[in-house]
Amino acid sequence: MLPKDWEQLPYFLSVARLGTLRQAADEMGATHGTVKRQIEALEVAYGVQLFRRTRQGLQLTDAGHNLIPIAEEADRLVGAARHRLQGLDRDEQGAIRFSVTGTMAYDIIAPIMVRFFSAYPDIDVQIQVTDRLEDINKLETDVSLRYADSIRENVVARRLFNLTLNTYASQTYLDQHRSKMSPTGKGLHWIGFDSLDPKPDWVKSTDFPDAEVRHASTDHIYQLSLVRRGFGMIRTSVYFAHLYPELAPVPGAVARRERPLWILRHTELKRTARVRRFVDFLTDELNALKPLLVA
Amino acid sequence: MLPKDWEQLPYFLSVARLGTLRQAADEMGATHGTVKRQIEALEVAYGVQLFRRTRQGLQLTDAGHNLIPIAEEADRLVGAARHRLQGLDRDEQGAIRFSVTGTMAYDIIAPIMVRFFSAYPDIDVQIQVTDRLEDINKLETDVSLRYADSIRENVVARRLFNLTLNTYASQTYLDQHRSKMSPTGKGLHWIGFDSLDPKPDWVKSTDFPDAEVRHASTDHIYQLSLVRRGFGMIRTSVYFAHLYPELAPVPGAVARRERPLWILRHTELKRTARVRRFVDFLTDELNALKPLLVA
DNA sequence: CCAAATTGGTTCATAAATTCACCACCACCA
DNA sequence: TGGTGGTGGTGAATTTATGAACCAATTTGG
Repeated sequence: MLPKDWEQLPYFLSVARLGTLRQAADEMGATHGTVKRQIEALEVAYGVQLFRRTRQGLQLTDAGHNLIPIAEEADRLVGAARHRLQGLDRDEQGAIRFSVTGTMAYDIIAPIMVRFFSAYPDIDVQIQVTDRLEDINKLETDVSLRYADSIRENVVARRLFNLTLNTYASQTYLDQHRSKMSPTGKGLHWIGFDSLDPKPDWVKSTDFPDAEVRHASTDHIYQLSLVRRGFGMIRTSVYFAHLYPELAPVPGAVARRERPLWILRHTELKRTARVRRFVDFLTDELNALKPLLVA
Repeated sequence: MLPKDWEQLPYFLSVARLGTLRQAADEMGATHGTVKRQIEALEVAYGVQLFRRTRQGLQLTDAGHNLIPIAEEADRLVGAARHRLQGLDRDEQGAIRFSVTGTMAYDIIAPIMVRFFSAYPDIDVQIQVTDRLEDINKLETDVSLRYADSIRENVVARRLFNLTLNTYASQTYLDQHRSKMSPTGKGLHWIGFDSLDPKPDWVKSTDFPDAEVRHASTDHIYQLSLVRRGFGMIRTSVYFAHLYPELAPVPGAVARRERPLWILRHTELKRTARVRRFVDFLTDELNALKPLLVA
């Protein structure tokens, strides 16, 4: 028996915004009796009172106030879905919307964009830097850069080349831990991703399966910042080792070519000429960087 | 008459995940007839066929596939709401969840965290780097670092000090544009935020109201990357000028102390002792950086 | 090669949710 | 001071959606 609160959330939002059952009912195309029951059902489901009832209307409680941002974000998403699937957002012009992960944005894409802007001053590119919600972003952007084994979605995908990764730590970290480390990684520290599970599965398939996992973050640039400052080790592109001289490969680690880089073109967009010019430029620039990315 | 698709989306998700009406019905606690009608209603509402019906089940169409990421994200949000309001996430232990913007995370917070980890090896801090969705994050984190004029939410807020900002560009950019710039900024380029509006309001209140606005991104670190590579100018913390020697203040710009930095503690959490230790540490470290942040 | 267990589609008695009209209360204003 | 129009709350009548049984067709497994 799965969630039931979905259908009640828009009622909640409407009441929260308009302040009275009747106005909300009017907006929702229902009667105030219906709205009342929906709100009550939501309060029962959550076990918390969301509104204070007064003669002047319904006023949010603290608990209700906590729900607002989540509900509004969900509302935004559902609206985006509607908007998208009804094909209402096919604007013919405007900036090219380009989504890219933080990992690539700052040190790889930014300098490329500077060159692009001087080569094509009349084409504007709006960058969205995002790690999460990549797939959602797909719906809001024209082009995106992806690092993945394969592309499932139905898009025009241009495959570039496989990136080479290796395991790096700062020189100071290695100096401190060289004596007490084992060949399988005992005494060393990986920096984790989402979970705080002390031994996630991915550790076993690395070169250092016995290393400890500490301090999780999903943000790769942040992980890299920690490593550069002397905390733990991370598997990352060899490009960053070129960029940051304080990084050194961990002894015993092996550089391997892993997943490829993709340029994805979404939507059946009209502004094809400009997008194609941008994608071509991007492809050329990334291919020029290839020696540093696969070395 | 507002949205009706809310209640249908979980049915859609369930069918998409499980592949058949009956399995979805089982998961949703309904019958396959009901699920069928919900899916049909959604398809009518959107005017698009979401599934291809086969004898082996329902298979996503391209349009349906587009809807998946949005629906899943909305599902995640609704789940978070439930989880939160039911008070199920008051775990007494586990990592301290700390949210911070990308602007601060990489160059300011990361080195602080490295010192914190060595000072308190038994306290784990899980960082969430996020610019958008700050308010949502509020519900999922224990502590967050914020840069804002005032704090509206009902949280324990510790105010640190006002940051000093100035307008910077790369030295090469300044050399190229020095001849053709006017004191009011004509001939120079701001890097914009969300909108591509050629003359947003905020430009008028800067030191260079006549500068052009080009190439928007909401990501401050990406903006900074552009500027460091020689494209345009940006108003940012004086700290980054210390950090990146290629940045130089734009002639005619004035350094000003602007909004303050806040450390926010959310939720009525039990793990108060550890959180307090972390907040105190963070406060001390940031105060130690104060000379570089307000100089 | 055929029975068993799938699948989506259909129907209709029944259960559930909605509407509607009315109530008590309060604020505002002539 | 007595309407007037607003509020939330309530219960019976009505509309709506649901569930269960059945169907045709296909796949699966012995």
